Amino acid sequence: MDKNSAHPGQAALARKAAAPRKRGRPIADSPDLRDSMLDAALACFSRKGIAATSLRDIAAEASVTPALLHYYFGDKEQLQGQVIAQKILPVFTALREPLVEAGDDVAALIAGFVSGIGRIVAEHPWLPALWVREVLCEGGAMRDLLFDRLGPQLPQMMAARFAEAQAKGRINPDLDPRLLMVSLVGLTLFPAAGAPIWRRLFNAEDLDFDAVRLHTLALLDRGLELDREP
Amino acid sequence: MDKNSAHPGQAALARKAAAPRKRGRPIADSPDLRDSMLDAALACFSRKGIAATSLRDIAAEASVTPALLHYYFGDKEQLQGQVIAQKILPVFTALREPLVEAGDDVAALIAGFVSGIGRIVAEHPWLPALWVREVLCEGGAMRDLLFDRLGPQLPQMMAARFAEAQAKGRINPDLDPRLLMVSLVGLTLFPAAGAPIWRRLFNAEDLDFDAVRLHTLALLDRGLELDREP
DNA sequence: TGTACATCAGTGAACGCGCGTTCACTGATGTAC
DNA sequence: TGTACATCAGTGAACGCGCGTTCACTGATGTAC
Repeated sequence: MDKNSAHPGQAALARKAAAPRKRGRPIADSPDLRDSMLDAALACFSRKGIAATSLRDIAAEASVTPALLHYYFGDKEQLQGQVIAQKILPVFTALREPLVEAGDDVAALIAGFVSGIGRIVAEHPWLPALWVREVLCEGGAMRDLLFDRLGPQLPQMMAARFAEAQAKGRINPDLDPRLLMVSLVGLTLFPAAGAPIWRRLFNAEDLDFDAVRLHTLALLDRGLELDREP
Repeated sequence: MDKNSAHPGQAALARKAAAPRKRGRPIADSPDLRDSMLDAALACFSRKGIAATSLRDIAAEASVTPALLHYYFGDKEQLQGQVIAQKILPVFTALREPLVEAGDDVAALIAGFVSGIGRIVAEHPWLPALWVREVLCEGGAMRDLLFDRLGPQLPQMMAARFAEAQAKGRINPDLDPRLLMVSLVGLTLFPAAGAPIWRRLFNAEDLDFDAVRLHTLALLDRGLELDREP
């Protein structure tokens, strides 16, 4: 194995793209097999956490040998990178696009964020647990991703719009625009991640995604509405 | 090592309590050393997570040998149990007591919870990260603790008081009492756990514990107060 | 068309490493005389 | 008081195990003739 090709799989792919080979069995370049290994890795990662998942776990999930994983992806770190880039990142970026269209309509922005998180979680039930372990946990494997790729796009854009709306007197002046972004995540992604806990704690199987959405929007809209004359 | 004494340290302690020994060096029974090992374990647990912490890590942190940890605590599982019972549980139970006194004053209950979480986090900065990893994460080592010990006492008591107040028309009728408990945690413990993230994301070193508390109480009290005439 | 072979996708078995745990042993210390 | 010794707190070195990774090898397959 030479210095410029990290592993046989990559070397074979590079060869197919460039060199005019003459004889012999062609490279597999089987996207189905590669994709099924990525899916197996994602399943293991969201079930046990990235750090706690062994290559033997992933290999068993995908019904291949650990050596094949090394053959296709090089090492554990590069496999992680491929799962994140090809399977996880697209889900997060899909959240952003509908929100950009909200423009300076803060009510639409917030309702869109709450509904968007609900939609994403319904479509990808593995996401909240993975987000807790790999982004929220210190030392999580996806934390840098938040700062480098997701952070500047979504949270900072939304916080900036909140600040703008507040300057125009359209939002409760006692709130902090940055903390409002934190509160929004705490009222949407956190309850989704903690759902297995509070459903069991409160015997709350009756509360579906829509009930959570309505509760959250009511709290954001008017707050507790506590009776002030006892 | 016989069946009834899990390890030498426990055997020695049991012997001191019961048997009338005649000659020889007495058992150490040194609570300082034992406590310093528990503190070292807690430091490692909150820094790296319980599962990712090795006995060699804890031994190095406490400046002892791994064999001594086994001598005092038996095995890794029992050491975990001692750290949780003697170092972590007391911190959570200290949150409960002031809240019981609030009686049926829901405003005091909520303000007390928000302030109580702030106080606990200020006194024990290691707690939010540990809570995320060991309670919120699936497979976390302290999850059973929540269901068995903390859950019935704090969250269920508070949810019951919210339901009661709502029945009397003292709380926004569009909220769900159980989800309100979830929202409260999402607006307090979650922002504390995510503080390293949002402080760096928003360059928000200026937002201290008090600023977070005031923002949270303002959001809970009145919500966003969005201007409805555009 | 049929055959020999060059090529590489994929594998079985083993590597060194750090893990939790074990145990024969050391030496400090209180007791008995 | 001084001494011999019984006792146990604490240790160094090694155990088996699963980890990520490696590599010589196999055999299926397309190509050249």
